[in-house]
Amino acid sequence: MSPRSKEQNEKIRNASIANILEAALELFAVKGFDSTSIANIAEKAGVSKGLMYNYFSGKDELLKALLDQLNEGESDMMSSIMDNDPRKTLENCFRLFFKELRDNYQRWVFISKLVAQIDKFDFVRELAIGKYNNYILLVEKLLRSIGFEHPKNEAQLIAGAIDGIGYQYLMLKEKYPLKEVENYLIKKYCRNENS
Amino acid sequence: MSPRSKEQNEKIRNASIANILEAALELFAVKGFDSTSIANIAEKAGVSKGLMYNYFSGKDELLKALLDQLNEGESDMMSSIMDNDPRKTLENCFRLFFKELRDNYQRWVFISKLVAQIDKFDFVRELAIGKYNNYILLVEKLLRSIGFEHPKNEAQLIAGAIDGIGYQYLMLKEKYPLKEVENYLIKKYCRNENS
Amino acid sequence: MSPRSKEQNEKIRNASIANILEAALELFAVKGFDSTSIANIAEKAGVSKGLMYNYFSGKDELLKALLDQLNEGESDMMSSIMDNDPRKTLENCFRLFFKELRDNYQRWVFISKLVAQIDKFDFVRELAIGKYNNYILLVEKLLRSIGFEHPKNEAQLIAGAIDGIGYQYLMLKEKYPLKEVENYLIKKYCRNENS
Amino acid sequence: MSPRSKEQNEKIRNASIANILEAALELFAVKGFDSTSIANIAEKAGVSKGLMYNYFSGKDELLKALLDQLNEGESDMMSSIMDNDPRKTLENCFRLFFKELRDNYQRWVFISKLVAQIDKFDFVRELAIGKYNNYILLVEKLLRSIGFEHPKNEAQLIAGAIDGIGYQYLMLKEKYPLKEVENYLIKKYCRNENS
DNA sequence: CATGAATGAGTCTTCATTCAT
DNA sequence: GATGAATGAAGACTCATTCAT
Repeated sequence: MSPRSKEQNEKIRNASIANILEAALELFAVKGFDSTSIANIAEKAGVSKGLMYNYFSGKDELLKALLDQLNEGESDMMSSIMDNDPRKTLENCFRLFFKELRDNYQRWVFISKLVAQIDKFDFVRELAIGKYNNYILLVEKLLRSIGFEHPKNEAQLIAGAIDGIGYQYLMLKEKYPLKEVENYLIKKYCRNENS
Repeated sequence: MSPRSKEQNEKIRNASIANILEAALELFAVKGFDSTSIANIAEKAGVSKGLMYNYFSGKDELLKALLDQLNEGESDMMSSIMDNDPRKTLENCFRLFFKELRDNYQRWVFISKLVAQIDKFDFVRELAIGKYNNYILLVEKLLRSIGFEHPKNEAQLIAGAIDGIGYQYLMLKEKYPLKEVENYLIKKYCRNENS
Repeated sequence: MSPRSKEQNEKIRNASIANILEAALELFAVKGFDSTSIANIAEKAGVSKGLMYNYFSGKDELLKALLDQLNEGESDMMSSIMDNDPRKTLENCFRLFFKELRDNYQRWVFISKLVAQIDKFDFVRELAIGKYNNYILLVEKLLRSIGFEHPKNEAQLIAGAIDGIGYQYLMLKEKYPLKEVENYLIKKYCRNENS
Repeated sequence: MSPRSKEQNEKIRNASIANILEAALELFAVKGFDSTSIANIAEKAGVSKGLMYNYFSGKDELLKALLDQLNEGESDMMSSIMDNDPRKTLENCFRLFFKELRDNYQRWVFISKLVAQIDKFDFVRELAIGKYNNYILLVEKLLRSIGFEHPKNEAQLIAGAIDGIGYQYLMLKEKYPLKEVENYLIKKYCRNENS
C-alpha cells in the first residue's frame, strides 16, 4: 500500500550496486574493460542492462566508481602497517603487498590492466601518479631510518621491483615463486645488519 | 601493361606489409588493440582495408605477425650484449633496456599493453614466459660469475625491478628519473667490489 | 493517522493531475512529444513516474487529456467574442488570436507541433478538421454580413493567413512584426467601407 | 582482378545515396524524423544499416543532406517563375506553390514537420528565416509594381496565407478545396484592375 | 596485386511501463 | 494515493570481414 520506506529503498539500491560493482570488477579483471560489455556485467550481476544506468551514467562512470571503491579500501590498509620500528613497518608493507597479490589477485589484475590503458582515462593517471609518489616517499623514509645508503635510489628500485613482481606474477601465475621472492625481499631489506 | 615481374611483386608485397605493420604498431601502442580499427590501420598505412586481408587473415593474425617481427629484432639485440667480463655484460644488458625504453618507447608501450591482455592471446603468454625465464637465467649466471650471494633471488628482484621501472616510466613519462635509476642500478650491480 | 477524507483525496488527485498536465504541456511545447520522457514530466511535476500511470494509462493518453483540457478552455473563449456588430465580432476574433499567440505562446507551439504529427494521432486530425470547419463557417458568415464579395473564398484566405501567421511567428519569434500584421488585418477586414 | 574504376564506384555510391535519401524523405514525411529509425530507412532503401554510415555520419547529417538536396532543386524553380509582367510573375509564383503542393506533397509534409521541430535543428531555423525573408521581399516588390496599396502588409498576409494553406491542406488533404483557393488567390491578386 | 562498397552482428544507451511495497 | 527499483524492447552507431571487380 504505502511506498517502500527510504531505508528499504536504500538497501535494495545498495545491494544492486554492490552486485554490479562486484560483477564488473571480476569481468574487467578477466576480460578487460573494452572486451566486457554492459550486457556481460548485467548478466553476471543478475540485473537488467537498463538498471545499470539507474546507478551509473555509463561504462566509464562505472569504472570510476569501481576505482573509488578500491581506493577507499586501500587507505584503510595503509594505516594498518605503521609500526614504531621502521624495519617492522617496511616488512608489514611488503607482506601486505604480497598478501594482497595472493588474496585479492583479481583486484591486482584489474588495476594492472587499467594502468596499461592509462592514456584512455585521465583519472587513472592522476591516481596512479599519486600512489607512486606516496609509496616512494614512505619507503625512502623507512630505508633512511633503517640506515640504508642511497635510500631514495633504493626506494626507486624497490618500487620498481614491487610493481614488476606483480606483473610477472600476473603473467606466470602459479609458476612464479612468489613466496621465495617475498622472503628474500624481507630478509634483504628488513633483517639486515645495517647495509 | 606488361605483367609485373616476380621481383617487383615481391617488393610491393614487402613494402605493403611493412607499412601495415608499422602503422599497426603505432596505433596499437597509442590507442590499444581493441580501440584500433582495421580502417584506422589501413588509412595510416595508406592501403585499402581489403588488402590487409591478403596478408593477414584477421586482426589477431596481424597482432601475431607484429609480435613475431619484434621478437626477431630482439634476438639480434641480445646477442650483441655479450662480453667476456660478466660485469660488462650485465651493464650492457641494463643499458640496452634503458636505451630501448628511451628510443623505442612505442614498442615498450605496445608490449606492456599486450601483456595486460595476456589472457586474451595465448601466444602472448607463451612468449612472455619464455622471455622471463631466459632473462632470469642470464642474469642469475652473470650475478654468480660476479660473485653475488643469492644470485637467483637477486636475479628475480632485478627482473622485477626492470619490468617495474618500465611500467612506471610508462606511467610517469618525463617525470620518471630514468637516468638516475639507470645509473644507480649499474653502480649497484656492475661496479661493486663484490657485494 | 486517520484516513484522508474523500474531499482531501479528491483535492490531492486534482492537484497532481494539474501538475502533471502543466508540466507535460511545457515540455511537449519545448522539446516535442517524442523527445519528452515520462521521467522528465514526472520530475517537473514533482511526482513519481508510477503516479502518472494512476491517472493516465500511458503517454498517448496523457497527450489526449492535455488536448481535451486545452479544448475546453477554447470553447469558453469563442463564446466571448460574439457581438451584434459583425465587424466587431470579426475584430474580436482576430484580436483573440493574436492575444493568444502572445500570451499563451507555449500552447500554440504545442498545438502546432502536434499538428505536424497529425498522422500519428488520429484524435488530433478529427479535432483539427472540426476546428477548421467551424472557423471557416464563422468567418464566412461574418464576412457576408459585413458585405464582402466572395465571403467563402475570403474566409479561406483568412483562415490560411491566420494559421500561417502563427507558424511564421513561431519561426521568427520577436523578429516577426506581429502587431503590424494584426493591425493591418483588422484595418483591412473590419474597418473597410464595404470592400 | 583489377579494382573497380573510379567511375564505377562513383556510380555505385551515388545510386546508394540516392536510394537512401529517397527512402529517408518518404519516411520522414510519413512518420516524422524521430519516429523513423535508421533501420526503417535502410530497409526501405534496400541497403544495410551499416552502409548508411558510409555516407552520412549520423541521422542528423542525413537530415541535413536531405534538406540541402531539396534546397538545390528549389533554387532552380524560383528562377523559372520570373516574367516581365509582375502580374504574370506573381501568378507563376502562386501556381508553382500549388503545383508543388500537389505534385510533391511529400516534400511539403517533410518540410512542415521539420519546421515544427525548428528548435531542435539550428540549420533548419536559419534556412527557414532566409526563405521567408526572400519570399516577402519578392512578393512585396511584385505587389508594388502591380500597384497595390500597402504592398508590404499585403505581402505579409499573402506569405501567411500561402503557408497556412499548405498546413491546412496537409491536415485536410483531399477535403481541402485547393483548386478553388488557388484560383481565387490568382484572381484577387493577379487579375485585378488595380486594387 | 588492390580496392572500397556492402554487410550484419554486436555495443552502448534510452525509456515507457510494471509492480512490490 | 504514492514511490521508485526494475525490466526489456528498441534505437543509434561501430567495425571486422567479405566480395565483386
